[in-house]
Amino acid sequence: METENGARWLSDEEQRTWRTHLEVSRLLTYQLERDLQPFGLTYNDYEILVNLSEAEDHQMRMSDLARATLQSKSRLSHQITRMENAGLVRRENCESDRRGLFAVLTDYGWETMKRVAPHHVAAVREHFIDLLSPRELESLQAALEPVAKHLRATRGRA
Amino acid sequence: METENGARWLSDEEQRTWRTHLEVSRLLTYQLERDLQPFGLTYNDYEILVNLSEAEDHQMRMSDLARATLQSKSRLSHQITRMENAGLVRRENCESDRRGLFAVLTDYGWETMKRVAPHHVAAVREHFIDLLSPRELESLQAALEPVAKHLRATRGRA
DNA sequence: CGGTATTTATTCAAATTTCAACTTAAATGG
DNA sequence: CCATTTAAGTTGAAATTTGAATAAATACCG
Repeated sequence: METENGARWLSDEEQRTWRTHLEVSRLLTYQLERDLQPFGLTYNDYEILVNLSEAEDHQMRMSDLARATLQSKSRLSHQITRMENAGLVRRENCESDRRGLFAVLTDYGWETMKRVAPHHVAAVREHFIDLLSPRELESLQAALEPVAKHLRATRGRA
Repeated sequence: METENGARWLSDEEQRTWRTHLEVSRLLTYQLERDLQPFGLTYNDYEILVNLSEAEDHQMRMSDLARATLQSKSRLSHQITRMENAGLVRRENCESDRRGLFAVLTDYGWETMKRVAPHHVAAVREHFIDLLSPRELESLQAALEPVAKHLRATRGRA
Protein backbone atom coordinates (compact mmCIF):
# COMPACT_ATOMS: atom_id res chain seq x y z
CA MET A 1 0.00 0.00 0.00
CA GLU A 2 2.09 2.84 -1.33
CA THR A 3 1.43 6.28 -2.68
CA GLU A 4 2.96 7.29 -5.97
CA ASN A 5 5.95 8.86 -4.31
CA GLY A 6 6.53 5.99 -1.95
CA ALA A 7 4.71 7.09 1.19
CA ARG A 8 2.69 4.43 2.91
CA TRP A 9 -0.99 5.15 3.39
CA LEU A 10 -2.67 4.29 6.63
CA SER A 11 -4.50 1.01 6.92
CA ASP A 12 -8.15 1.16 7.87
CA GLU A 13 -7.31 0.27 11.42
CA GLU A 14 -4.61 2.91 11.59
CA GLN A 15 -6.82 5.51 10.10
CA ARG A 16 -9.64 4.72 12.45
CA THR A 17 -7.39 5.02 15.47
CA TRP A 18 -5.82 8.20 14.23
CA ARG A 19 -9.15 9.85 13.64
CA THR A 20 -10.51 8.73 16.96
CA HIS A 21 -7.54 10.20 18.69
CA LEU A 22 -7.99 13.49 16.89
CA GLU A 23 -11.65 13.60 17.65
CA VAL A 24 -11.16 12.88 21.32
CA SER A 25 -8.50 15.56 21.58
CA ARG A 26 -10.71 18.19 20.14
CA LEU A 27 -13.97 17.32 21.75
CA LEU A 28 -12.30 16.98 25.10
CA THR A 29 -10.71 20.40 24.92
CA TYR A 30 -13.99 21.80 23.79
CA GLN A 31 -15.89 20.14 26.64
CA LEU A 32 -13.47 21.12 29.38
CA GLU A 33 -13.52 24.66 28.14
CA ARG A 34 -17.25 24.62 28.43
CA ASP A 35 -17.19 23.19 31.91
CA LEU A 36 -14.98 26.07 33.01
CA GLN A 37 -17.19 28.76 31.53
CA PRO A 38 -19.49 29.06 34.55
CA PHE A 39 -16.44 30.09 36.54
CA GLY A 40 -15.43 32.73 34.06
CA LEU A 41 -12.21 30.97 33.17
CA THR A 42 -10.87 29.75 29.87
CA TYR A 43 -8.85 26.60 29.71
CA ASN A 44 -5.79 28.72 29.16
CA ASP A 45 -6.49 30.66 32.31
CA TYR A 46 -6.94 27.46 34.22
CA GLU A 47 -3.74 25.99 32.96
CA ILE A 48 -1.79 29.03 34.11
CA LEU A 49 -3.42 28.80 37.51
CA VAL A 50 -2.49 25.13 37.80
CA ASN A 51 1.11 25.79 36.95
CA LEU A 52 1.46 28.68 39.33
CA SER A 53 -0.36 26.79 42.08
CA GLU A 54 2.10 23.95 41.86
CA ALA A 55 5.13 26.20 41.64
CA GLU A 56 7.37 27.22 44.49
CA ASP A 57 5.97 30.39 46.08
CA HIS A 58 3.15 30.35 43.56
CA GLN A 59 5.32 32.07 41.03
CA MET A 60 7.14 31.33 37.81
CA ARG A 61 9.32 33.09 35.34
CA MET A 62 7.45 34.11 32.21
CA SER A 63 9.73 31.98 30.06
CA ASP A 64 9.25 28.89 32.14
CA LEU A 65 5.52 29.38 32.21
CA ALA A 66 5.48 29.76 28.46
CA ARG A 67 7.46 26.58 28.07
CA ALA A 68 5.32 24.69 30.54
CA THR A 69 2.10 25.67 28.83
CA LEU A 70 3.49 25.26 25.31
CA GLN A 71 2.72 28.83 24.37
CA SER A 72 4.78 31.44 22.63
CA LYS A 73 6.22 34.19 24.75
CA SER A 74 4.14 36.71 22.98
CA ARG A 75 0.95 34.85 23.60
CA LEU A 76 1.76 34.29 27.23
CA SER A 77 2.54 37.92 27.68
CA HIS A 78 -0.92 38.88 26.42
CA GLN A 79 -2.51 36.11 28.43
CA ILE A 80 -0.88 37.28 31.65
CA THR A 81 -1.90 40.85 30.96
CA ARG A 82 -5.50 39.71 30.72
CA MET A 83 -5.27 37.64 33.87
CA GLU A 84 -3.60 40.54 35.61
CA ASN A 85 -6.56 42.71 34.68
CA ALA A 86 -8.82 40.03 36.08
CA GLY A 87 -6.85 40.12 39.33
CA LEU A 88 -5.75 36.50 39.14
CA VAL A 89 -2.01 37.09 38.85
CA ARG A 90 0.47 39.91 39.02
CA ARG A 91 3.88 40.52 37.54
CA GLU A 92 6.87 40.93 39.77
CA ASN A 93 10.45 41.79 38.98
CA CYS A 94 13.22 39.28 39.24
CA GLU A 95 16.16 40.30 41.39
CA SER A 96 18.76 37.96 40.03
CA ASP A 97 18.03 38.57 36.37
CA ARG A 98 16.84 42.03 35.67
CA ARG A 99 15.48 41.13 32.25
CA GLY A 100 13.18 38.67 33.92
CA LEU A 101 9.71 38.80 35.40
CA PHE A 102 7.72 36.49 37.58
CA ALA A 103 4.08 35.80 37.14
CA VAL A 104 2.73 35.48 40.67
CA LEU A 105 -0.56 34.05 41.80
CA THR A 106 -2.58 36.61 43.75
CA ASP A 107 -4.62 35.63 46.79
CA TYR A 108 -7.68 35.92 44.64
CA GLY A 109 -6.06 33.72 42.03
CA TRP A 110 -5.28 31.09 44.62
CA GLU A 111 -8.80 31.24 46.05
CA THR A 112 -10.17 30.88 42.56
CA MET A 113 -7.98 27.89 41.93
CA LYS A 114 -9.11 26.15 45.11
CA ARG A 115 -12.70 26.85 44.31
CA VAL A 116 -12.61 25.74 40.68
CA ALA A 117 -10.20 22.81 40.73
CA PRO A 118 -12.65 20.27 42.19
CA HIS A 119 -15.13 20.99 39.45
CA HIS A 120 -12.49 20.73 36.80
CA VAL A 121 -11.22 17.44 38.16
CA ALA A 122 -14.76 16.15 38.22
CA ALA A 123 -15.09 17.09 34.58
CA VAL A 124 -11.85 15.35 33.69
CA ARG A 125 -13.19 12.25 35.41
CA GLU A 126 -16.57 12.43 33.82
CA HIS A 127 -15.31 12.93 30.30
CA PHE A 128 -12.14 10.92 30.33
CA ILE A 129 -10.68 9.11 33.30
CA ASP A 130 -13.80 7.37 34.56
CA LEU A 131 -14.54 6.10 31.08
CA LEU A 132 -11.36 4.04 31.13
CA SER A 133 -10.67 0.86 33.03
CA PRO A 134 -7.46 0.72 35.08
CA ARG A 135 -6.06 -1.57 32.45
CA GLU A 136 -6.95 0.83 29.66
CA LEU A 137 -5.47 3.69 31.58
CA GLU A 138 -2.27 1.79 31.90
CA SER A 139 -2.02 0.88 28.24
CA LEU A 140 -2.87 4.40 27.24
CA GLN A 141 0.01 5.71 29.26
CA ALA A 142 2.32 3.01 27.94
CA ALA A 143 1.40 3.83 24.36
CA LEU A 144 1.40 7.60 24.59
CA GLU A 145 4.43 8.29 26.73
CA PRO A 146 6.88 7.35 23.95
CA VAL A 147 4.93 9.53 21.55
CA ALA A 148 5.17 12.42 23.97
CA LYS A 149 8.87 11.82 24.32
CA HIS A 150 9.34 11.79 20.58
CA LEU A 151 7.37 15.00 20.13
CA ARG A 152 9.22 16.81 22.88
CA ALA A 153 12.48 15.92 21.21
CA THR A 154 11.25 16.84 17.74
CA ARG A 155 9.92 20.14 18.92
CA GLY A 156 13.16 20.88 20.66
CA ARG A 157 15.33 20.57 17.60
CA ALA A 158 13.14 22.92 15.57
CA MET B 1 -8.86 10.71 48.41
CA GLU B 2 -11.54 13.37 48.42
CA THR B 3 -11.66 17.10 48.02
CA GLU B 4 -13.51 19.12 50.61
CA ASN B 5 -16.66 19.16 48.57
CA GLY B 6 -16.59 15.49 47.76
CA ALA B 7 -14.89 15.39 44.38
CA ARG B 8 -12.29 12.69 43.93
CA TRP B 9 -8.83 13.81 42.98
CA LEU B 10 -6.87 11.93 40.40
CA SER B 11 -4.41 9.30 41.53
CA ASP B 12 -0.82 9.73 40.45
CA GLU B 13 -1.31 7.18 37.72
CA GLU B 14 -4.47 8.86 36.51
CA GLN B 15 -2.89 12.26 36.55
CA ARG B 16 0.16 11.07 34.68
CA THR B 17 -1.97 9.54 31.95
CA TRP B 18 -4.20 12.56 31.72
CA ARG B 19 -1.29 14.91 31.34
CA THR B 20 0.43 12.70 28.82
CA HIS B 21 -2.70 12.61 26.74
CA LEU B 22 -3.00 16.38 26.86
CA GLU B 23 0.60 16.87 25.95
CA VAL B 24 0.46 14.48 23.03
CA SER B 25 -2.67 16.15 21.71
CA ARG B 26 -1.12 19.53 21.71
CA LEU B 27 2.34 18.71 20.51
CA LEU B 28 0.93 16.60 17.74
CA THR B 29 -1.32 19.35 16.45
CA TYR B 30 1.57 21.70 16.68
CA GLN B 31 3.89 19.38 14.79
CA LEU B 32 1.46 18.52 12.01
CA GLU B 33 0.75 22.18 11.54
CA ARG B 34 4.43 22.76 11.14
CA ASP B 35 4.83 19.93 8.66
CA LEU B 36 2.14 21.53 6.48
CA GLN B 37 3.72 24.96 6.49
CA PRO B 38 6.06 24.32 3.56
CA PHE B 39 2.95 23.72 1.46
CA GLY B 40 1.34 26.96 2.53
CA LEU B 41 -1.52 25.19 4.26
CA THR B 42 -2.75 25.34 7.82
CA TYR B 43 -4.11 22.26 9.48
CA ASN B 44 -7.57 23.76 9.15
CA ASP B 45 -7.10 24.18 5.43
CA TYR B 46 -5.95 20.62 5.15
CA GLU B 47 -8.86 19.28 7.09
CA ILE B 48 -11.30 21.02 4.79
CA LEU B 49 -9.49 19.60 1.77
CA VAL B 50 -9.67 16.10 3.22
CA ASN B 51 -13.37 16.35 3.84
CA LEU B 52 -14.16 17.71 0.42
CA SER B 53 -11.89 15.19 -1.24
CA GLU B 54 -13.75 12.34 0.34
CA ALA B 55 -17.16 13.79 -0.34
CA GLU B 56 -19.41 12.96 -3.25
CA ASP B 57 -18.59 15.27 -6.17
CA HIS B 58 -15.94 16.93 -4.05
CA GLN B 59 -18.53 19.15 -2.45
CA MET B 60 -20.31 19.59 0.85
CA ARG B 61 -22.92 21.83 2.31
CA MET B 62 -21.45 24.48 4.56
CA SER B 63 -23.36 23.18 7.55
CA ASP B 64 -22.20 19.62 7.08
CA LEU B 65 -18.65 20.75 6.63
CA ALA B 66 -18.86 22.80 9.80
CA ARG B 67 -20.20 19.81 11.68
CA ALA B 68 -17.60 17.48 10.24
CA THR B 69 -14.74 19.73 11.19
CA LEU B 70 -16.18 20.71 14.55
CA GLN B 71 -16.19 24.38 13.74
CA SER B 72 -18.78 27.07 14.19
CA LYS B 73 -20.62 28.20 11.09
CA SER B 74 -19.13 31.61 11.39
CA ARG B 75 -15.62 30.30 11.59
CA LEU B 76 -16.13 28.01 8.66
CA SER B 77 -17.56 30.83 6.61
CA HIS B 78 -14.46 32.93 7.16
CA GLN B 79 -12.26 29.93 6.58
CA ILE B 80 -13.90 29.14 3.25
CA THR B 81 -13.62 32.76 2.19
CA ARG B 82 -9.90 32.59 2.75
CA MET B 83 -9.58 29.32 0.90
CA GLU B 84 -11.70 30.72 -1.89
CA ASN B 85 -9.27 33.62 -2.18
CA ALA B 86 -6.47 31.10 -2.30
CA GLY B 87 -8.24 29.32 -5.15
CA LEU B 88 -8.63 26.03 -3.29
CA VAL B 89 -12.42 25.95 -3.14
CA ARG B 90 -15.40 27.85 -4.45
CA ARG B 91 -18.95 28.36 -3.25
CA GLU B 92 -21.85 27.13 -5.29
CA ASN B 93 -25.56 27.54 -4.81
CA CYS B 94 -27.79 24.71 -3.75
CA GLU B 95 -30.76 24.06 -5.99
CA SER B 96 -32.90 22.16 -3.58
CA ASP B 97 -32.47 24.50 -0.64
CA ARG B 98 -31.98 28.04 -1.67
CA ARG B 99 -30.63 29.08 1.70
CA GLY B 100 -27.85 26.61 1.24
CA LEU B 101 -24.41 26.70 -0.28
CA PHE B 102 -21.92 24.09 -1.26
CA ALA B 103 -18.22 24.39 -0.74
CA VAL B 104 -16.69 22.77 -3.79
CA LEU B 105 -13.11 21.69 -4.30
CA THR B 106 -11.54 23.41 -7.30
CA ASP B 107 -9.19 21.60 -9.64
CA TYR B 108 -6.36 23.41 -8.00
CA GLY B 109 -7.65 22.37 -4.59
CA TRP B 110 -7.77 18.75 -5.70
CA GLU B 111 -4.28 18.94 -7.19
CA THR B 112 -3.05 20.47 -3.98
CA MET B 113 -4.63 17.72 -1.98
CA LYS B 114 -3.04 14.99 -4.07
CA ARG B 115 0.29 16.68 -3.83
CA VAL B 116 0.25 17.33 -0.09
CA ALA B 117 -1.52 14.27 1.29
CA PRO B 118 1.44 11.88 1.02
CA HIS B 119 3.59 14.24 3.03
CA HIS B 120 0.93 14.68 5.63
CA VAL B 121 0.40 10.95 5.95
CA ALA B 122 4.13 10.49 6.30
CA ALA B 123 4.09 13.02 9.11
CA VAL B 124 1.22 11.25 10.85
CA ARG B 125 3.23 8.05 10.64
CA GLU B 126 6.43 9.59 11.82
CA HIS B 127 4.92 11.36 14.80
CA PHE B 128 2.23 8.95 15.82
CA ILE B 129 1.29 5.76 14.05
CA ASP B 130 4.73 4.29 13.56
CA LEU B 131 5.56 4.89 17.20
CA LEU B 132 2.85 2.45 18.23
CA SER B 133 2.90 -1.32 17.99
CA PRO B 134 -0.13 -2.99 16.37
CA ARG B 135 -1.18 -4.06 19.83
CA GLU B 136 -0.90 -0.55 21.20
CA LEU B 137 -2.83 0.80 18.27
CA GLU B 138 -5.58 -1.64 18.99
CA SER B 139 -5.81 -0.86 22.67
CA LEU B 140 -5.72 2.84 21.94
CA GLN B 141 -8.70 2.52 19.68
CA ALA B 142 -10.49 0.31 22.19
CA ALA B 143 -9.91 2.81 24.97
CA LEU B 144 -10.65 6.00 23.07
CA GLU B 145 -13.65 5.03 21.01
CA PRO B 146 -16.01 4.98 24.01
CA VAL B 147 -14.64 8.33 25.09
CA ALA B 148 -15.34 9.73 21.65
CA LYS B 149 -18.82 8.32 21.77
CA HIS B 150 -19.46 9.87 25.15
CA LEU B 151 -18.17 13.25 24.03
CA ARG B 152 -20.23 13.24 20.86
CA ALA B 153 -23.32 12.57 22.89
CA THR B 154 -22.46 15.15 25.51
CA ARG B 155 -21.74 17.77 22.91
CA GLY B 156 -24.98 17.02 21.17
CA ARG B 157 -27.20 17.68 24.13
CA ALA B 158 -25.60 21.06 24.78
C1' DC C 1 37.90 44.08 29.03
C1' DG C 2 34.98 45.15 24.88
C1' DG C 3 32.23 43.62 21.37
C1' DT C 4 28.98 40.32 19.67
C1' DA C 5 25.56 36.96 20.34
C1' DT C 6 21.70 35.21 23.27
C1' DT C 7 18.11 35.40 26.29
C1' DT C 8 14.02 37.64 28.27
C1' DA C 9 10.08 39.89 27.59
C1' DT C 10 7.08 43.26 25.44
C1' DT C 11 4.74 45.67 21.62
C1' DC C 12 2.55 46.62 17.25
C1' DA C 13 0.24 45.12 13.31
C1' DA C 14 -1.81 41.48 10.72
C1' DA C 15 -4.39 37.19 10.73
C1' DT C 16 -7.60 34.37 12.89
C1' DT C 17 -11.40 33.27 15.95
C1' DT C 18 -15.47 34.35 18.51
C1' DC C 19 -19.88 36.25 19.31
C1' DA C 20 -23.98 38.56 18.44
C1' DA C 21 -26.87 40.57 14.94
C1' DC C 22 -28.84 40.00 10.66
C1' DT C 23 -30.84 38.12 6.12
C1' DT C 24 -33.11 34.86 3.59
C1' DA C 25 -35.49 30.66 2.96
C1' DA C 26 -37.76 26.57 4.63
C1' DA C 27 -40.59 24.11 8.00
C1' DT C 28 -44.23 24.05 11.32
C1' DG C 29 -48.77 24.38 13.05
C1' DG C 30 -53.06 26.55 13.81
C1' DC D 1 -52.82 29.89 4.00
C1' DC D 2 -50.71 33.00 7.01
C1' DA D 3 -47.90 33.64 11.06
C1' DT D 4 -44.33 32.04 13.62
C1' DT D 5 -40.42 29.41 14.42
C1' DT D 6 -36.40 27.20 12.96
C1' DA D 7 -32.36 26.51 9.90
C1' DA D 8 -28.58 28.10 6.73
C1' DG D 9 -25.29 31.13 6.16
C1' DT D 10 -23.03 35.72 6.26
C1' DT D 11 -21.27 39.90 8.34
C1' DG D 12 -18.88 43.18 11.29
C1' DA D 13 -16.85 44.26 15.50
C1' DA D 14 -14.35 42.69 19.43
C1' DA D 15 -11.14 39.43 21.38
C1' DT D 16 -7.43 36.43 20.78
C1' DT D 17 -3.36 34.63 18.49
C1' DT D 18 0.63 35.03 15.60
C1' DG D 19 4.92 36.84 14.02
C1' DA D 20 8.24 40.20 13.28
C1' DA D 21 10.51 44.02 15.34
C1' DT D 22 12.23 46.06 19.37
C1' DA D 23 14.48 46.95 23.94
C1' DA D 24 17.12 45.71 27.69
C1' DA D 25 20.11 42.73 30.20
C1' DT D 26 23.09 38.78 30.44
C1' DA D 27 26.41 35.44 28.46
C1' DC D 28 30.09 34.34 25.66
C1' DC D 29 34.60 34.73 23.47
C1' DG D 30 38.94 36.35 21.68
